[in-house]
Amino acid sequence: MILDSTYGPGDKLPRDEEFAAQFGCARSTVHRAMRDLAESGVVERRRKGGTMVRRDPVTRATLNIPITRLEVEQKGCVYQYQLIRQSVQATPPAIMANFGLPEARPMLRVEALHLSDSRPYIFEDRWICLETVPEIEAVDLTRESANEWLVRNRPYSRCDLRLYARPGTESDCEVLQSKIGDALFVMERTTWIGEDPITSLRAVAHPGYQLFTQG
Amino acid sequence: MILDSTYGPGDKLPRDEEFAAQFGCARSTVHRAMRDLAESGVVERRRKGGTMVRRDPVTRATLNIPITRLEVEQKGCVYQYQLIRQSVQATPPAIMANFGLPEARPMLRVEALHLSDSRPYIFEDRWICLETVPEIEAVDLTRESANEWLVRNRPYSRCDLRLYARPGTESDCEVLQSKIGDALFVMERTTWIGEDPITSLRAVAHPGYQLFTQG
DNA sequence: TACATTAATATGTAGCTACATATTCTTGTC
DNA sequence: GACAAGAATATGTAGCTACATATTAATGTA
Repeated sequence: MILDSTYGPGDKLPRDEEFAAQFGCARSTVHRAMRDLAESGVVERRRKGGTMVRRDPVTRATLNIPITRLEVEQKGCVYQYQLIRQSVQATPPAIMANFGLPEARPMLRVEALHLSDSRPYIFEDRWICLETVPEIEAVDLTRESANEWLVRNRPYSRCDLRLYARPGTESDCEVLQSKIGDALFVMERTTWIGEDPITSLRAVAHPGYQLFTQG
Repeated sequence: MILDSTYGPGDKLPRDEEFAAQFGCARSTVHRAMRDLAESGVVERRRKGGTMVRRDPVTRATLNIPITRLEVEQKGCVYQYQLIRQSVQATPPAIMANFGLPEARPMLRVEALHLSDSRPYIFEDRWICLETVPEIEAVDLTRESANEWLVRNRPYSRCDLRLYARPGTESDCEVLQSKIGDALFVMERTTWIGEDPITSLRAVAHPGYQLFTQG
């Protein structure tokens, strides 16, 4: 009824019970449908206030970000991985800000390159909190990527995501075989378990990379 | 229990009924929880097959893309809008591909600029299908943006989204006051109502634009 | 009139039951 | 042993009831 404009933006919908009577179904069924509509951003519900078609509908899209290896393999390409650098450092201010940390902590910095059919795919610059994930120091990151190890061994309870475009720097060119000034797609991801920081990373994709939503 | 690694990737979880007995709650309650976990990409469920912690967890994030005016105003900035060009044209191949259309249709092309505090914010190049949305020809797009008019008057049932980075072209520079070669963040969005195409647009953001997930 | 208290109300959550549906497992036949 | 048919099973959906919760509306008192 919203799709055929029976109800438009700003309109108040009947109570769940009324819809139930109208459609000859149970209130729980209406409730479930309404819950889905509310989740997708089409309607807004408030206790006692009732249900309203959102006046300013939001395009709500779900991004699916798989492990990089799977992303490559799903395209039918051969995945490879190279560890570039690895060292223990104190948290730099930018990463502290991502985590919302008041003071620096010892972290493992891992720079690595994911390849697709032997061509640079994504370069990741990752910081891993050694207090939260001490075991990572014992992992051989030349064989298994930190991306994969963490995903398999460290569940997270919160994930922040930031997407933007950035011109390629000189160091990008070296690893991504891009040209200086190329427009690069960047994904920054920060995860926590409870209040404890796990990892914060900046993934820079090769020129031409695109991110889709699946619907 | 997944967070504290009682169950890890690849593990099979007990049946809903067992969990219900274990926690002293109803199966419906377990079912609801499981449904949420499945939706967020943590577990995978199959009828008769049972529930499994995903072997390759997916980072599933929800993007909230509001009307551009609201995005600007929510930052406490002044929103302005300029219509740049408007004309009826046949669908170009790229837009036909976005819609999956076999042949060209008459479309209204609208190029417009959204401003934040008098500075270019997002430039949008939009194609609107005149067969699906004939009323748009009568709308004064110098006053109301097509973005806003469509959102308020044309609900959609499907939305495809594509995100990438692109170096700024000469024409970008003119409208966005960017420099040639600047890395620009691009969002392409295509919507349908049922099988009928509504609009397909490329929104190019000013240099420095970032997209977040809210969690 | 101002303010605090109370009642009314629509949604939110949880429990129960019954049946549908999609797989898997078992069984039976050739 | 191969394959088809049927039984078993875990999740999916829908219905019912009861109560919780948040918010608005109404009421009462100073």
